[in-house]
Amino acid sequence: MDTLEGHLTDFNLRPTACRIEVLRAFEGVSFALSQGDIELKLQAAFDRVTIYRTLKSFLSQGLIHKVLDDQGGAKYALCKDLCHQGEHVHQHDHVHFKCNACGQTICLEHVIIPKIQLPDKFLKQESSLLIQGVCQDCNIA
Amino acid sequence: MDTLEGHLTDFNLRPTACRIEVLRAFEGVSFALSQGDIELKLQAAFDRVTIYRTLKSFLSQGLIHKVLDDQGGAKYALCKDLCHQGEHVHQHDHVHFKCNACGQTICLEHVIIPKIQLPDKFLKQESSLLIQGVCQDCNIA
DNA sequence: CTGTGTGCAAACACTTTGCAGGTGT
DNA sequence: ACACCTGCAAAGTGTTTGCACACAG
Repeated sequence: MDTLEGHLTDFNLRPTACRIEVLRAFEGVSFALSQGDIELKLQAAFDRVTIYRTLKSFLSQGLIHKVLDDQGGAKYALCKDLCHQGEHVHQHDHVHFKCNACGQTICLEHVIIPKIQLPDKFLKQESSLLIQGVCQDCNIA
Repeated sequence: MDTLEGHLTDFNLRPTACRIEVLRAFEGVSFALSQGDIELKLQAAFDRVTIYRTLKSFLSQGLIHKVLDDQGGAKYALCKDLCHQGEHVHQHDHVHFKCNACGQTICLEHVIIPKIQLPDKFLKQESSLLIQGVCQDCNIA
């Protein structure tokens, strides 16, 4: 299914009005959204709390993943197919890029974090890399 | 100078009681501390606010740097000599490691982030890599 | 009908700001 | 003396919890 409702039911989420709206907010957006960003994008007004809870449901069902920006603020982005590849249900070892000009944080789905040589006896489980700089849209010098 | 007071004056910070105590809290600790951690480690009790302001002064003078853990929480760690190398006054492109067992976040001073090939027109300015897993102390299987 | 979602109020954790008084140089 | 530091109170931001009602299956 490629309707919003279908997308929700695919992830075992009841297609409620709020969820459809929140999912729509992510549509066609290439960067990560905070709860506040989402609240502003919604057509109908939904309670802050409901949005938080919606995001939490989306997270636990693997529909979105969380991204922390350089200030530790939480943002969320849709999971692409890449997230569901491999043995693990989920892998988010991809890179996020925060533009210092426009402030947006985007997922660089195809950039993977190279293997890092850790000191002895350190065991890696997950990793996240945030690169800050200027994004393609702002870098029009 | 290698006294705490001397260390402070070296960084143009007046050696007040609170600052000496906070600096002492970082001594001999290999992992990053949050404001709360520091508050607990202090001998004398100082106001929360004063500790925050102390950390802010330390940050602006380059005595410590900020580390964000996997939840976006702020922690702080002493800058080592490595931080002051190179053309920039400060570089923190080193890796931080958060242990999922003991919860501590440590700076891997000597592990450097490999060059990442970014998509066209993306310009990198800074980056931070957080690796989660099990640290050497907890990995005693 | 039953479990889940929603709104509202309130609580919570963390951090910052304003102001009056105290301290280092 | 003067600038800077500190404590207290208060406010600010982002997020979570409790509870009563509403809704989907």
